[in-house]
Amino acid sequence: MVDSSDLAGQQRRRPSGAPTIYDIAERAGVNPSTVSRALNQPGRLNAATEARIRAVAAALNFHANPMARALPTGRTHTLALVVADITNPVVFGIIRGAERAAAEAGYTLVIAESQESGEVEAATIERVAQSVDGLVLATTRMADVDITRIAARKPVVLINRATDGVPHVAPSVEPGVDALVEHLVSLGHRHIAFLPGPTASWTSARRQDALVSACQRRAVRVGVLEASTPTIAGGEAALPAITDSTATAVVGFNDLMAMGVVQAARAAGIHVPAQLSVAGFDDIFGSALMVPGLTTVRADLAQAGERAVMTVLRNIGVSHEAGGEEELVTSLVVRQSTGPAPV
Amino acid sequence: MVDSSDLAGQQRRRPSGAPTIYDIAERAGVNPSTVSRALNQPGRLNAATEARIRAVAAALNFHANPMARALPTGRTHTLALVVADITNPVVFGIIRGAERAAAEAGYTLVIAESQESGEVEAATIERVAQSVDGLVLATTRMADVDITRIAARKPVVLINRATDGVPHVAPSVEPGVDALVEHLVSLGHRHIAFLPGPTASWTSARRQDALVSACQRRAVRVGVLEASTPTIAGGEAALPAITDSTATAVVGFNDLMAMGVVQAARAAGIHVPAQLSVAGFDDIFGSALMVPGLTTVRADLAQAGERAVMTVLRNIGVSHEAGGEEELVTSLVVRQSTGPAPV
DNA sequence: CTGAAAGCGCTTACAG
DNA sequence: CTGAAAGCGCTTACAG
Repeated sequence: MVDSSDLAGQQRRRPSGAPTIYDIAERAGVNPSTVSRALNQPGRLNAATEARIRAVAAALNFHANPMARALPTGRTHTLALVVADITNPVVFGIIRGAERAAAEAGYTLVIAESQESGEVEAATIERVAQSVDGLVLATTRMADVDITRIAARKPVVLINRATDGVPHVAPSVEPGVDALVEHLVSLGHRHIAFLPGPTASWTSARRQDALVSACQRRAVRVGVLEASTPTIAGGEAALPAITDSTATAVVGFNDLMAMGVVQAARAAGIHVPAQLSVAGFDDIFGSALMVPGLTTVRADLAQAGERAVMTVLRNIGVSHEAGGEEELVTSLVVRQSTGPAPV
Repeated sequence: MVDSSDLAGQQRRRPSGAPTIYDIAERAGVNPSTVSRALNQPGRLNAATEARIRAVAAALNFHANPMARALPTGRTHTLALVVADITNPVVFGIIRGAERAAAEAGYTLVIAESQESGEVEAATIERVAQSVDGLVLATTRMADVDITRIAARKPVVLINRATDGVPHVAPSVEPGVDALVEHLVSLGHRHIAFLPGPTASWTSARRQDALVSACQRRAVRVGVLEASTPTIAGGEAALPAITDSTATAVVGFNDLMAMGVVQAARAAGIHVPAQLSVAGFDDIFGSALMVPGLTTVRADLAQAGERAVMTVLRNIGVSHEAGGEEELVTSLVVRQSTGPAPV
């Protein structure tokens, strides 16, 4: 069942069983320290020596033990991506991009889910922080002070959130929101409502601000409804408030809420978009699938994840890439959930 | 920018900065080895000594350095979950359950994505394998030999796949498939088609077998279409083949393919379910959202992920839980994509 | 019950 | 250019 049988007889030597730099040193006739140099500092050794050592290492299929390497250097070559909820479709893209950027730099990405409240999240992070070189915090619910505290110990980059002194990457909402409002106005809408997510949400606040100012710029009436849970259920629950307002179009904080509005509207016999236009944010999987397809403001989250990892890497001192300076933007995806305002 | 400034003067002592067992030993007036015992083997020491040490450790907010601990023990307290494609909605549930079970045992879960072909996957695993205590392989495309080879080095558990000598967890398809066929037959369908996923897919083969035998048991005609990509596009591409057959109901290898069939049917003016009933597998996010809602056979994937991790843990020798022996099953979710067979 | 020592597999000043 | 030594922070036989 367990592998304690095969080498059981001999005094527990070499727990791992994998070849070490000592094996290579022996076969290559050099000191272990020389092996270490050959493998980590190309060009620092006599070319012939280095080549010989590399050949032996390759023959033995040697891979340096990451733990052993981490002890003296303090570098684990591991990054943490912390998300509140893995099932939130928004994090998919982030994971994708972060994974890609990390792998490219030879880093391993640990994805930690913090489920609960900000406190539990802080504890989770505390646990994982000690074994990584840096962290990317996405969809975090932590308080600013907690973020600042952990950022003082390890390089941290935030996604879609800002805290003083901590670098962050957040696609700018303005372009997409502006296009959305323009789209609605051209359809004849003169009163738009915003359905906010959690009041503590940095992202919700930014989206709301962008929407309000885009409407004001066009002298279109804009109302802000009562905040709700950023889920399908949260959107469903908001329908009465929406119909109570006289808005002809409602913009949900995210696609999930917008989906909830659409579903509740259907159940209530309100036709979307004939009687009510609905739009959301994020363009998650499912937004294109539902009927009517959801009009939404999307961002390249994979790129955000990638960018965030590259930034941590740079702050760690593993700066390969020079680029990454173009601004990340949002754009509008028009589908069938928005249409001409009812007359 | 980097933290090389603060302690720059003194010869680089304590790269980490975090308290060590030596700090605790000093403050508690004991030997470091005693600290180690107090913290790892409760009850082995004089109660007063242990209490004193624990108090100091708590006061210093001490957390053992995982790397340092891993070196002598060979235990990293980390598990890897390897998936081919993170954006595949099916893996969501698996991640969820695996994460939960790992966290509960104090283990960290590393999620590795292997994107490409089986070869790249094998390389990815090779890299990550050395720093984990065990692996869970889900949605893997690796060849049996590769699986066997890695399983020889570390405890491995497969999800939805079987290989000789390697433990696996796979919800049994029969109950759900049987209910699906019963459902279709009761709607008057007498000719059902199965749209397979990749020919190499273990899961697709099992689903096909279950469907075929459930149909034969009821003396209902069943046809197997040509295999296709397990994506929405793959389902769309299969529409001609479906209409060419005289089947009145088609069962896709997974929900994505079924969604593709539904969309292509709509585009072709074929009404679902009036003219064609469509069903899938997995009940992914989006299946309930699309119109018509997708009838599908679902399994508790979170439970599968949880079970898989518990099994690795047991094989590692961290067996807490005794349970986990009830069989995992599938069940039918009826929505609007299936209806009476056209007359 | 606890101390002293050796060792896990690396890296990196320090010599030569 | 390369060797010998010390050390990263733990664990664990071995003594006493």
